[in-house]
Parts: sequence; C-alpha cells; structure tokens
Amino acid sequence: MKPRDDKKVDQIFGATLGLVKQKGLAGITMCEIAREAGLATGTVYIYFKNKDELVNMLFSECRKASVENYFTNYDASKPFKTGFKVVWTNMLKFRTENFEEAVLMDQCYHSPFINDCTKKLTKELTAPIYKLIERGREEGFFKNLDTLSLLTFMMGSIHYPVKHAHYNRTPLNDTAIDSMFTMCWDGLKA
Amino acid sequence: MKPRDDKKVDQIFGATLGLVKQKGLAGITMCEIAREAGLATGTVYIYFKNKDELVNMLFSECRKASVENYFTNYDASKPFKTGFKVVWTNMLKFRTENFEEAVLMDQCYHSPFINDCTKKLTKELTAPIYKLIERGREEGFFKNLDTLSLLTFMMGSIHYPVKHAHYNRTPLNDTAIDSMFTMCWDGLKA
DNA sequence: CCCTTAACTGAATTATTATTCACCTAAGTT
DNA sequence: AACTTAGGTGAATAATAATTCAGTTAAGGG
Repeated sequence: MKPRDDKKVDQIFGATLGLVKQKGLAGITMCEIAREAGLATGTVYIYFKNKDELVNMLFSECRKASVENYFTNYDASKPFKTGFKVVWTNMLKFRTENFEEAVLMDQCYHSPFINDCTKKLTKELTAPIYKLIERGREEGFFKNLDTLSLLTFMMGSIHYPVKHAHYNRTPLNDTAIDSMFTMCWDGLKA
Repeated sequence: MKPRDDKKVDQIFGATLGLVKQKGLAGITMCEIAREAGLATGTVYIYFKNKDELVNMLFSECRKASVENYFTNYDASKPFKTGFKVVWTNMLKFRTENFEEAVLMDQCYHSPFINDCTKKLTKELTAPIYKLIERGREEGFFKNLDTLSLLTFMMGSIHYPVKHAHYNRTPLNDTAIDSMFTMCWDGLKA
C-alpha cells in the first residue's frame, strides 16, 4: 500500500491560503486549490472529506501556529515591560510574516465553513494573553481598566497597522515597529 | 409605466448586509437575498445587473456613508483635542452601530466582487482623516511619526475593540468609550 | 518478482446557484 | 376606460463548482 504523503497537506494548505488572500473565501474552488497545489481534484478529497473540513482544519492549524508563537522567547522572570515587548513584537512579526494566514482567520469568523466547535477551541487558546495583561495591571504598569479593554487595545495596535503596512507595500522596519510599540505602551500605561 | 421603488434597493442592501454578517460573503446567494428582502429573485436583477454589481454598489454605499459621518459635529475652530475626540468617537460609534457594514467592508477587500475601480475610489475618501492627523502632529500634540503610523494606530484603537465588543456581546458604554479614547490619545501623545 | 492495497487521476456526475424569460400586474398616459 | 410600458414573479435554464468513481499507478509485503 502506498503511504500518504504529508507534504501534500502542506501543498493544499499553501494553495488555499494563497487563493484566499487573492480572492477571499468566496473565491476559492476545490478545482483551483488542486491545480494550485499541483494535484488532481480527487486527491484533495483523499486528504480532506470535503471543502468544509479543509477550511476548518486550515483555520485550526493557523490559529494554533499563531498562538504557539506568541510566547517564544518570553521569560516571565525578566521585568514586565521586557516580556510584554517580546510578546507584542512576536505577535506583530508573526502576523506580518504570515499575512495570508491572518487574512484567512479574519475571513473565517463570518463564514459558512467554520463550525462552532472550531470557534470555541480558538477562544481557549488565548488564555495566556489574558494572564499577561492581568500581570501588567496588577504590577501597576497598566491603567486600571478591565482586561478585555486593555487586550483589545493591544491587539488593535497590532492588527490594523500590519494590515495597512501590507496593502501600502510599506514594510514595517525595526524603527517603525519600535514606534508602534511605544504608542501601544503609552496607551496602556497607567 | 410603473416607476422603480427606491425602497427596494434598501431592502436588498439590508438583506445582503444581514446575510454577510451571518455567513460571510462566501455564504450569500441571490435567491436568499431576494427571499430575505421579501422579493422574487428576478426583481433583484431589475435593480442590479448581477451579483457582482450588487456587491460593488453596496460596498461603495457603505464606504461613503461611513466616511461622510466621520466629521459630523467637528468644528475646526475648537481646540484640537476636542475636535479629534469628536471624530474618533464618531468613528467608533458609527462602526458599532453599523457593524454589518463594517463586516462587509472588511470582507470585501479580498473578494472576487470588488473591482479595482471601487477600491481606488474608497482610498480618495480618506484624505480628510490624514489632514486631521497632520494637524495634530503640527500643533505638537502627537508624536513626531509619519502620518500613516499615527493613522493606523488610531484606526486600530477603534476597529479591533468594536469587533470584540460585538462578539462578546459586551456593548461599549460611555465610560468604556472614554477609556478607549484615553488609551488612544495617550498612545499618540508626544 | 508478483500481489495487494491504497494513493492518485481527471472526466463524469451531481448539486448548487446565477441568471433568464414568458407571463402577470400596476402605474401613468391619452 | 383602454392602452402602453416598465416593474414584478418564480419556475426554467445555464453556469459553475462540489463530489464521486472507474481506471491507473506506485509502494510495501511476501
């Protein structure tokens, strides 16, 4: 028996991400995905039961990769601001470097593909970010506001600038990233 | 001859917005739009040549309404911070109250529907916001950063929180809005 | 080297959805 | 009131795209 080729899943995911960035979730077809991945249409159905499952799996994969990356190089024993900047920068850079994934995730929330189960799972993954924000407030660095307000402000300071940098083809250099961080920090600061 | 019924365009737009928010651009069908609008399928084709034109028109309409609203009650002769807060609050409230429109606009950028012409037009509409940011920097209120960085930071402080407030069903009350504004202002502040 | 089995293929089939159209209805015009 | 014309209808048609499947290929086991 011929074994499955794990590379093919990557090819399919890659092709799908590219197409979604180009044309949005509304624009993808299984036939195009297969062509773009260099496979026959039928092959896609060996790896995924149907389009729905493909999109759900891809979404989950993206979400997981993104969340797993947030705390890379984070050292809780270092001063708070140092650690916070590490996480903030991870988020910004990951989103910049994986823009296609970001587009997919943004589009998925309102889509007929993503089921409630997938949605619920992704919520659970964000718990560590909440903890980080709470630490900042408890140690007196942040304003005394509810965690969600602080968190959404932080996320907004990343997501929207990344989106714009991408569309205006003005990559964020380290100086720009530093400025953006300073704005975020000053905004959160007590 | 029977005249066209302008209300029908509104019904169609309304139905489309509702469906896009529910299921995303990928989920809408002309048949459903018609049913939701209380019309026959064919009627939709009297008002719009096809689905593509419908989505483009709706997108343009939303964008225009949104931009026109930004400067409501803005008085350039008042102190800068006062005026800036008016615009910032207009943006946040308009986006909150017209959340369906916001979802559509977000989804449209990557979609097979919106053509380049429509995209270009919307860019031109944002010029006044640039001017406002530049005034803030020139009068010494804002950090000495490029306009785009300041602008995207400002937009991020609105878009993402609005999105989250909506999904978590925690409407932003005036206190929360004030806190959000303070964070944005502190972030931009020199 | 042959056999078995599962992957792989892409044309055929099926399902879904956009669009049309023959017929109907109602508003203006004479 | 009869006529004309454009709007309105929804079933029928056409287009598009998802999914299947009969045939083909290739890997591992004996």
